[in-house]
Amino acid sequence: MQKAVRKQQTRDRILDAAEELFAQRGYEGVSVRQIMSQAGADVSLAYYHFKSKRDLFDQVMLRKADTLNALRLKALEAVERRHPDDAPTVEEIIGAFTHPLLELLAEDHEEWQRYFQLIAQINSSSEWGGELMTRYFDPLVSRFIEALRKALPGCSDEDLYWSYHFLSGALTLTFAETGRIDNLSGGVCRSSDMHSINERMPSFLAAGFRALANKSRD
Amino acid sequence: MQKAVRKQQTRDRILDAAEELFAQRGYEGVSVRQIMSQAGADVSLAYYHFKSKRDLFDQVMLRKADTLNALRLKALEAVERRHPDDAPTVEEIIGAFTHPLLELLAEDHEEWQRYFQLIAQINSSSEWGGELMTRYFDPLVSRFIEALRKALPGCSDEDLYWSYHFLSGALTLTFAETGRIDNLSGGVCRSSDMHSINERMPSFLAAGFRALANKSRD
DNA sequence: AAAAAAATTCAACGACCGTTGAATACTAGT
DNA sequence: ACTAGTATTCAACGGTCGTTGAATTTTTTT
Repeated sequence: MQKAVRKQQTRDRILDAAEELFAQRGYEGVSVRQIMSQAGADVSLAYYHFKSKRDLFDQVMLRKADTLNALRLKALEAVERRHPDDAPTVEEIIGAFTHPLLELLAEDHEEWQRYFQLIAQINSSSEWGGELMTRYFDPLVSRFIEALRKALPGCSDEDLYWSYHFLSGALTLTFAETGRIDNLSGGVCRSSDMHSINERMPSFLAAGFRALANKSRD
Repeated sequence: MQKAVRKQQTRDRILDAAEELFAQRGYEGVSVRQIMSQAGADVSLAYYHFKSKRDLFDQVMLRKADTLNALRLKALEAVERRHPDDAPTVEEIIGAFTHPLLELLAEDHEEWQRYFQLIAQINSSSEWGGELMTRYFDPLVSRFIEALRKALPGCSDEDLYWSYHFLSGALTLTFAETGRIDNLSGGVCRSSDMHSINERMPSFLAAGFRALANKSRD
């Protein structure tokens, strides 16, 4: 089966090129011709491997969603296994949500940063986000919220969902590494400084969760 | 000067149409022809009132940035005037950052939601965001961070900037009203429920700021 | 009412868009 | 070597893109 291997290689080259360009310029900002040029292949080959431009985009998103979801689930289960009797802390659960991102970035920064940029664009778009995010990420998110509910007894569902929503915004913007904080801070902070992020984000967000949970209980 | 009025009317109709379509489908997702069709005017008229498509987009952003910035500055100064001797609380400062958004949405929801969607898209794009956000919003943001520094004595600059960065992510996603939370929560929470947001966001974020500031002081 | 200026329309430019069908090169099993 | 099927290229379709210059209508000034 040499053929299938080669086909897979080309398919992946197309997906790589598409991922990079979509992340940089958005879905509408990139043409199939540009993608195939970067992939070093003929335009029409895109339509041999994929149904349409939209399908190509979906496959770009799908390819890495499974990897990410699996890693996150594993991290959450590991945390829960470490607490057979009591509930894990909020920090631990949020850590299980963010640490996989850091691991993947450590493995191949360029590759995964692109993907996170893509997610950030999808997530803050009213048109696209709904369907894609709901289909591929929300199921796992519900699992995390369940865990958070146990870690925050007495916290209302509303507070839980809003807290996660704030988390989601902070997280997607941060991991997209847009460089916004570099400009604003005049160089004091760097978007790519994952160590600083890892030190701060879980604490920041856990404190937020607890603040709403405490209000809930009144 | 009836003419100038009329010119302004047409210009504004074009800006309105552009704002709505750009917010819905992004810069590249909309053609000048579609904008002018929605504005009920000829295509080439766009190039009489604006230099280019890109210029049109910039003017859409600029038009409301001043209003928003002025309102936010006024709110911050009011808070500071209420504390002639001591420093305002973190909640009060964050409130001065978010309340103007709520006021504007209360005045004309459709109009301003569109604008916030636009900001959300810009903010999470690596290509565009840098220049536009830095030019039109960062100066005022620096002013707010200065106020926060006084409210959190001993907090390091790094923690301050990162905290604001998390705030920025949560805020832009929330006010873009993407509907993500509606799907995720199965109807328990609604994107457009500004009362719920106003009750929760400042508490959540202020707790985050304090968590990092307390760590700072060790 | 005539002239000047501003606002709007008309027609078109070359370039690129997403997509397709048929022709060709390559590889697999026989 | 022959065949079947897979992967890739070639050439083109109608349509839309951003943009422009000249003609025309509408308003302001004289």
